Amino acid sequence: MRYPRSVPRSGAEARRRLQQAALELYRERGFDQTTTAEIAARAGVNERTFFRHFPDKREVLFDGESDLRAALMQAVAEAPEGLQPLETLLRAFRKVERILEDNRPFAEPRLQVIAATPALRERDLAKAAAITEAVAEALRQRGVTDRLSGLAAQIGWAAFHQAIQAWIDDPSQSLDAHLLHAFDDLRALSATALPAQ
Amino acid sequence: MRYPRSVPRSGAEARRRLQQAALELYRERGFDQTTTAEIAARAGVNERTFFRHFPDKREVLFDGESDLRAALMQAVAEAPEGLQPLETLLRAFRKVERILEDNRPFAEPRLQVIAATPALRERDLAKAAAITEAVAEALRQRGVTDRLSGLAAQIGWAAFHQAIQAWIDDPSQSLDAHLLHAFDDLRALSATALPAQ
DNA sequence: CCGCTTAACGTCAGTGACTGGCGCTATGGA
DNA sequence: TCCATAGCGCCAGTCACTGACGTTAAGCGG
Repeated sequence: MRYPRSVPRSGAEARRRLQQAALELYRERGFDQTTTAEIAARAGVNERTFFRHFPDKREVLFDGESDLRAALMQAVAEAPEGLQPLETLLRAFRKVERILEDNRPFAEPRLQVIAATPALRERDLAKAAAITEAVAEALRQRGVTDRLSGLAAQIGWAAFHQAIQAWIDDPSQSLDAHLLHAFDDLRALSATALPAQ
Repeated sequence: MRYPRSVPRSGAEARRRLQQAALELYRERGFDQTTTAEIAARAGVNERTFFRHFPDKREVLFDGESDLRAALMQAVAEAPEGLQPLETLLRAFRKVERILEDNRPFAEPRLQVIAATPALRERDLAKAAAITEAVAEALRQRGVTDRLSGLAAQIGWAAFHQAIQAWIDDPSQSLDAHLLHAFDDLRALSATALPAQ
């Protein structure tokens, strides 16, 4: 059996083709109805190659997560001193907005598939948890208490996530506007009243 | 082949035995190193029966989730009117503490296994997301805005979850004390400063 | 220009989670 | 007493994922 010459063996090339093929097939037939063999076939590679690039069938849609996490940690670390935790986070989120905005054509169908597939939602939640944990660690290195760092990271991420969702649903506003709006909501929630005792 | 008479065919009985066997095996060999056939064997049933009671290998550890969700939704619905969202949630969480406290002997090793197994952590996060979504819906039925309900539910759950973790790590304090402490932290976070613009 | 190393891939065989189908049997009424 | 049904055992099959080994192409020193 001869090896096809048409497909370049560059590595990163096949990886991108696999991601593209997976997203297309997940949208066409649904995640559960597409096999890894089909993804590989559309990408012009062997099924085994799929698992050399991605540890499982879900991970193929979660590639940029480590970039976003790294960018967020750096943004938190570089924030000016003296800021309160949630102030720090808002600044950090605003700094990484570009990463999402540049990826919008890819991010939109991707989020659609994830929302429609329980298995992918689970993975998405796991990625979010990993990011918030990293953000919490970055806060700790700025001197934020162990107790507060975790809570602050989760609260901030919740607002960021809500902003992203609103931005997907309503593209007429910028992600930045949605983000500021979400932090307004945060303020509204805590400003009114937090029970004493 | 005769059917064994020793195992009662009650249904709920086999279900409990499967949960017990799964928890034991996950602790002894780890989640990835135990097969569903082994769980079924220890429970004295066929592997097929395992999948009649639980949709997959993870779900066997997440049985009480629907009870907790239902109790939380009811507690939110029954809270007195005029309370702010986070006030409502604190009252609701305090009402369902007993469910967790009564289950502590089972919950402790369970959480240990979950924390040590990525696949189980994913499922745990999914369950938490389902609960927060239900809580958000309960808040909406009390008239809380769409925008605020989701954020409030996530913030409240984050505090509740932190309280549970602290309670597992430090049983000398009651879960209620940990919960109040966590909401204190919430207050500390938002009292200091939320960035205006 | 030639051999050599190595990265990326193909192929094969195997494990294990999960499903559908079918037959059995005990149990609780009619 | 009969019978519908729930709960289970058994079998065959699909598919995600893995380990081992062979194959090809590209870079690199000679």
